[in-house]
Amino acid sequence: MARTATIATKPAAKRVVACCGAPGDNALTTKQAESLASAFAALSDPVRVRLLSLIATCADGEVCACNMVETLGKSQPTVSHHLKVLREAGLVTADKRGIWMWYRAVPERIAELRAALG
Amino acid sequence: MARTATIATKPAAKRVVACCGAPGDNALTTKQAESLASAFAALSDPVRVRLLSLIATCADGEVCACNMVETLGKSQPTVSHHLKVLREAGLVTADKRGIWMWYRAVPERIAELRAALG
DNA sequence: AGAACATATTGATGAATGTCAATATGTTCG
DNA sequence: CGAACATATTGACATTCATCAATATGTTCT
Repeated sequence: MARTATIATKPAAKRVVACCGAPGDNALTTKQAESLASAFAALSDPVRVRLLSLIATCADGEVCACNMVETLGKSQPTVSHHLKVLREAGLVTADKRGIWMWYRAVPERIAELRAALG
Repeated sequence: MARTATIATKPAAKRVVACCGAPGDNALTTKQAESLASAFAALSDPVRVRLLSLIATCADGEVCACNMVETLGKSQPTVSHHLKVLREAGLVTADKRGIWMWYRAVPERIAELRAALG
């Protein structure tokens, strides 16, 4: 229990100085924190950070999966797995056209994270 | 290997349409991705997101650890562990004054993450 | 010095994660 | 239909992680 600011009352005065008051109430709720944490978790792996970077900064706004396997030096199943994590976190969307899978960033979700950081 | 944009050349034309060209070169390097990923990893747990929120939004710019244990409903060792992770990620700094440990956010590091998100 | 206290560390345990080989699914071309 | 191909899924394994009880460290007060 944190000390309150109350000064020594009756019998045995324990500690006179409080460490601090109550924390601000503008902090995040548990729900908000969970949503943010799950998105940040999707970015907690270097491969996924590079994937999102690749997708978000490409010229045409979308990238085909085949290029990513080539670029990252990881096996195809591994890249596929990471892309799924990014999708489930809402950071990218996928769209199959013919044989190929095209990935796009989701700016709104990314903006959420940016907003949470300041 | 990703298909190039070259159209059917000589003998047995394999596939005429390429999936896409080379990925943009403005993506992150491996080193950059690793640094970002380690910071995001520090935010991949709801408890740590709430901790940073608590620290970054408090009125006086610093929060005493005792308040956080009280607020989060986790054991003291658990909170201490999470604060250590945030410190090692460079997102907060700690400063012992007397018995109490005061935590502050590191705006520069947080800004790094925000910048990486667009 | 000794008691009371705030925080950190250690050790243990169950859960989650990254990786790849093997295989499956679904698409296009001949 | 059958071959070739891009991507996804499954299964297995080693590693990392969140959590707490117990204990240690270091500080302040008497």
